[in-house]
Amino acid sequence: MEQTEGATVPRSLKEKQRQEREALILQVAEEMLTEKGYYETSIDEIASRVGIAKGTVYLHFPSKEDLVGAILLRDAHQLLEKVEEIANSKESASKRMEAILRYIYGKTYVKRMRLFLSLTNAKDLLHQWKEQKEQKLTGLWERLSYLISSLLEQGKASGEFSTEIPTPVMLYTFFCLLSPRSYERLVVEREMEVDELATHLGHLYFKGIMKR
Amino acid sequence: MEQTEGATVPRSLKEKQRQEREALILQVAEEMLTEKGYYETSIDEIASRVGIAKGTVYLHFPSKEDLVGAILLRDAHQLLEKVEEIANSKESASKRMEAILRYIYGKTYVKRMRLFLSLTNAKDLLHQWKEQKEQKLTGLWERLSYLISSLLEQGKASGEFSTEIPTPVMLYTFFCLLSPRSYERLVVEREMEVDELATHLGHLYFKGIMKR
Amino acid sequence: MEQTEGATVPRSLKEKQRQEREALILQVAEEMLTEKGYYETSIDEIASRVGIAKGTVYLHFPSKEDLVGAILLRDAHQLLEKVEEIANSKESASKRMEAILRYIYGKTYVKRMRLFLSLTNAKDLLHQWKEQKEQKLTGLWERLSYLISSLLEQGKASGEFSTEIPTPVMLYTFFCLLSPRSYERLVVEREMEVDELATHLGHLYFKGIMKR
Amino acid sequence: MEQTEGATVPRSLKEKQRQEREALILQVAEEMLTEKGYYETSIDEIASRVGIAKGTVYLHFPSKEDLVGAILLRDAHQLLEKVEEIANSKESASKRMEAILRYIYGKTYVKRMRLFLSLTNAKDLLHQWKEQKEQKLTGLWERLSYLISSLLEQGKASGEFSTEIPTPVMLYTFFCLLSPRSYERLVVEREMEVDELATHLGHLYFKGIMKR
DNA sequence: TATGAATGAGCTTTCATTCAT
DNA sequence: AATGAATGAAAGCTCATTCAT
Repeated sequence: MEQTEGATVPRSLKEKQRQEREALILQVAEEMLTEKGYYETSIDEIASRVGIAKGTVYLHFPSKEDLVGAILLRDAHQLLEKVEEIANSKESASKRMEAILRYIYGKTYVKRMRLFLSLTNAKDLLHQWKEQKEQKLTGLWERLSYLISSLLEQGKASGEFSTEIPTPVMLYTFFCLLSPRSYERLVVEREMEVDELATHLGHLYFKGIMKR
Repeated sequence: MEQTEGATVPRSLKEKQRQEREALILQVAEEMLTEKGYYETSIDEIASRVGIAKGTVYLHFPSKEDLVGAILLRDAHQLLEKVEEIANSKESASKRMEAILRYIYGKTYVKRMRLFLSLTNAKDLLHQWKEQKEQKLTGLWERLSYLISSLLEQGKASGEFSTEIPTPVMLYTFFCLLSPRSYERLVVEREMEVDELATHLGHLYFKGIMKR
Repeated sequence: MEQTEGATVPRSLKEKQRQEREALILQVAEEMLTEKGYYETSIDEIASRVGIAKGTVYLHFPSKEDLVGAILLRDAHQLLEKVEEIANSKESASKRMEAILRYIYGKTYVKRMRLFLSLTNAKDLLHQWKEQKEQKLTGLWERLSYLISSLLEQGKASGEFSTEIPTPVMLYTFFCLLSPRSYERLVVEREMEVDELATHLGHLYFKGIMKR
Repeated sequence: MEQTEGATVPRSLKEKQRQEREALILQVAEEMLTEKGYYETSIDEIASRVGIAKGTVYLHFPSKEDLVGAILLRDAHQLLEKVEEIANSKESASKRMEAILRYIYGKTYVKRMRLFLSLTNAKDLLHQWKEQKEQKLTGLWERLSYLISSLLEQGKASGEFSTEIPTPVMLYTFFCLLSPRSYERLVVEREMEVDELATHLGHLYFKGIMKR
């Protein structure tokens, strides 16, 4: 038993280091992709910012595309987890929607959303990759859409939200609020507090979709 | 005088041809950039689709970046012109806002907005360019912002719009509505009519910003 | 008519230059491949030996594999042409065989044969390529085999060659004589004259396959 | 003494294991090199096929080149041993030559010869290595040449072989018979039995070099 | 003026080799 | 002694840009 542990610990140490490094690569890569986009981000620079050699990146991810895919997948997972948690809480539909809005509105998720938009904009980027990994990604995305749509419909059923506006439009508008360029204009250039912005957006959106 | 004309007319003919070709390059390039993104679009292919040689493109635009800049500039001009026209018409603030919303919501401008977002996402892309051309672009953008902000404030003054929501937030939300990925999900995948969408968005947005 | 010529000449000049350069690339590449093999030969070095830039090579051949394919194809064509000429001449079968032997035994063809062997040894090298270009190459090779087999069977029919040895074995042995490493040991290291060697080989081979 | 033994036996056990592993590496590497060529064969894959770590290969062979060198050396040794045995037997020169021909014609040696040709084709491959290891290899090769040349000259002296053809040419032709590509065409594609082929080749070759 | 052949910097990816564990 | 993660040189290939014609 001790021996088992003795064998396990070193392995898990190495494994831990490996995972830490992988997380670091993902983080650095995400930052750079967010800052500069897919084509302006070279594996070379990612590696040197992480402080490792180019080849080492390839020990973790078989290609640049896979690296990007891993980032998107990880981000989507994290988002979905949180949204699921909120959606399952026992608040009114509008409260839960607002909580999701606030969560998504952290700087992190706005950046990630921008990354996602910029990457999927280049349609061919994820070309071959689409057939494997994007199934997962699309799946996650659809689950997210489903969760929020459900919430909106619960709100309609409970009389909180207007039944005049189709749920897909509400959903669309909800995601629209994340449009990142505009976000920057307000938050970065005009130095509006993120919290303040979220409050205003909430008002605006919910007033828009509320019944009457 | 004859000579002058003789010299001028051919010159202006040439000049006209030149401008037509330049317009054609811009149009083709815009289509390709919209479809495939900046890095997937090669000068070579632009030229061959236009039916000219690669070098000829460089007679019109000193670099790929400048070509892109010219597109953005032209698009911004066209948009601004139309928005100015609407803003100066003698309707109520909310009517004028709605007209602008509908105008911007044509497929053309959604595409252009997407192009704009995808290009400006890569901050460094327009790097050196920023110092020259983007001044103009930024100028146009600020004029546009100014026009719409004015409109919103006219609406506040006339009691049409809520004074609780800061004008910049209203402005932001207004541009957010254009977020192109979501647009596609609704219009392309779910086959919702653009007009129907614009109506719903109008309701949602204006209900959100209307007083009471 | 003059005009037509006027138009044709510049085009053919450019085209001539282009073909000359292409021929030069092929020649240099063949030399290097012969000397150093496929993997030791870099496009960069081929280009710099030709005195052009790397990219220029790619204007002529879309990939390294295609460059190699073009070399093999060209060589095979040249060989086949000459062999066809000899095979169609009005000599006895053994005379024609001998003429082919002597022709193939020039330094050029021994080297080319070595190149061919070394390339086809790496089975996967010509992988995708096989499905397109190698059809041609295989076709040429089979035509060559066919020509020589015919000649051998004519010799058998005329009573010149032994009917005891199957034609395919004769064919095989004939090509075996070209085995390049051994060639070098004799010709390069021991300084035997190519002509003398060809004579001896002829004796040996023909004595071997002659009737009685 | 016990201690010595105690020390020696484990050492020799270890040593035996070590040698067994080395032999296994050589065997696996030879197979892969024969199948796929030098550049298509990676140390990584050799190691994993043997079931050891990449680094362990380097405990046995300081470089990939040295590994290849060891293979060639081992093969040459084995061949030379057998040929020496045959050459020293008390048969007629032609009988001994035929025995060697048959021995060399096993699938094993044809493959090895192909490997040898493909490797030595790349002159620079064995570059630095030549100055050390290849001396041995060349030595072995020359010993082989010497043995066969002696045999041929014994045959000439005994009146079995023609004196008209220089011994080096006979030697060359003898090795030529191994040209592996042609071999494959006959044995693999046309399904000729190896034994049958060896018989025909023997006839052809010996008829060719026999007196009268 | 218009051309398109030529350029070469820069990218992704591979893999022999090293070395800390 | 054995491992395998880390390295980084080197390769094939692309494409914005230049310039002789």
